Amino acid sequence: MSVAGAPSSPFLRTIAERGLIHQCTDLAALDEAMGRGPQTAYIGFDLTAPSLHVGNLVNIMQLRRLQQAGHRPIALLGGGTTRIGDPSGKDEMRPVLDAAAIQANRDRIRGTFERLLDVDGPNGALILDNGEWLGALGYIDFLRDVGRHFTVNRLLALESIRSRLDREQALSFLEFNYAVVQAYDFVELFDRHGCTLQMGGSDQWGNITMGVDLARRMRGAELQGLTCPLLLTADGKKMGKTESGAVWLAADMLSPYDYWQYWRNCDDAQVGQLLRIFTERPTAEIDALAAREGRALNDAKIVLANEATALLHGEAAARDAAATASAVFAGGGAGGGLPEIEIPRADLEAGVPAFQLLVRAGLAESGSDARRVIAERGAAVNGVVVADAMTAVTLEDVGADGTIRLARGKKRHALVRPSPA
RNA sequence: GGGCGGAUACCCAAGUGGCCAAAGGGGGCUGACUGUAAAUCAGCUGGCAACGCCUUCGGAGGUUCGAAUCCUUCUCCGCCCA
Repeated sequence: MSVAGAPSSPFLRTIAERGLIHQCTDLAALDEAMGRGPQTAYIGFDLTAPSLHVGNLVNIMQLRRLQQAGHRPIALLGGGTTRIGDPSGKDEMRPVLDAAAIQANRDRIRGTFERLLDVDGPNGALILDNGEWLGALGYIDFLRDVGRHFTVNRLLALESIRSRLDREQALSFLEFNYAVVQAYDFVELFDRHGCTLQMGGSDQWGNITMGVDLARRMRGAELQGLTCPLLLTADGKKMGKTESGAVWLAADMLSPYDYWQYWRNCDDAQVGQLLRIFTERPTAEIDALAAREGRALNDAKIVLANEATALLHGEAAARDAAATASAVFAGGGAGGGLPEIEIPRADLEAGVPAFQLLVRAGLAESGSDARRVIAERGAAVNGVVVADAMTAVTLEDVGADGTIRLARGKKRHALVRPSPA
């Protein structure tokens, strides 16, 4: 840690401006190197799920900005490390995925990087899988060549490990090795691609410095580590969770409309920070947007939602989501972004009890859940509150657009369309 | 290998023979107030075409009119000793 003044290299200046510098091994040296010429830097990504989520998006944006500043980004997919499991920030051991599941996740997630990073050109992004080299390691050789450089004393001091032990939670030997293996990744990327910087969230600081130290011992190289602050919601929780789970980046796991809504509904206190991190608008404009007060701040949230959605899902999807949102919330309308389900025409002819329709439309988890919501007067058909769970919904409820609008609460809507047959 | 302590609903955590679909907290859902925010307040939060019925307190057996609670056994986990 050093440097009181602002960094001078374009990349560091940009991320400093956006509040994305937390810790650095040697900021002055890094700034100097990045000002001198193109560098190669990497961030590692877990493959524990079939999609990344907004928590990871901070890191992806970091790689984007790195690339925009003329450097080469490496997205390192943890095909090998996910088989071990990073104990950081976890209370207990997680079930370890098998190799096939990890590969399937990797193949899906690769696409996200291909969309958000430029893989061509002189500083085209590299998307690598550490399974490539980790899988080939021999245990004894690895212990002798790499393990010798680590003291258990040092490993025990790692936050991720110490917290587990302090809380008397189990820590398997497998997980205990995670930091060692990740440190080795850095050396491997240095050897293969001349990578000199590892970035990540602040929870990765311990793992990153282990890699820096290992490279110094094994190669005599001075590598750098740089972390960004862990993003928390206004009330101090980890960002990226909603009522329905994680905020996935994959469109088939979270629709662009819901993704748009996620940003639209952020805390007032966070609008500025989120705009700085997740959009590429100039900071002066962001400052102006974030300075708004009261309901005027909603416009800033819309900018955030539009930008973030366009970045991930494209301009068209963002426009569609925005149009749907204004139709749903302003008028009693609908829009293309809402989930739509088909119900056989014959069922509607006979009449479907309202509580069942809610379940079939995915707006309620069970019949009981649906009945509860109806009893609480929280369900509506075509904007009219459903008074009784057994109220039959029929073809007569189909509107001019050929659908029935169902709502659970104020924010969850779906369209029911009679199937042609 | 030995000793001890655990396993309860989404999570944490009470309950140690009937009043238990199971306290309390968190989370979540709905409503009021609002700005699709926050805070606050109120209700709800196993399932079922439902004033009743069914399934759940790690698994399998057993005791009992009756078991989350008692016994046996198995699995998994933690701590300590070797």
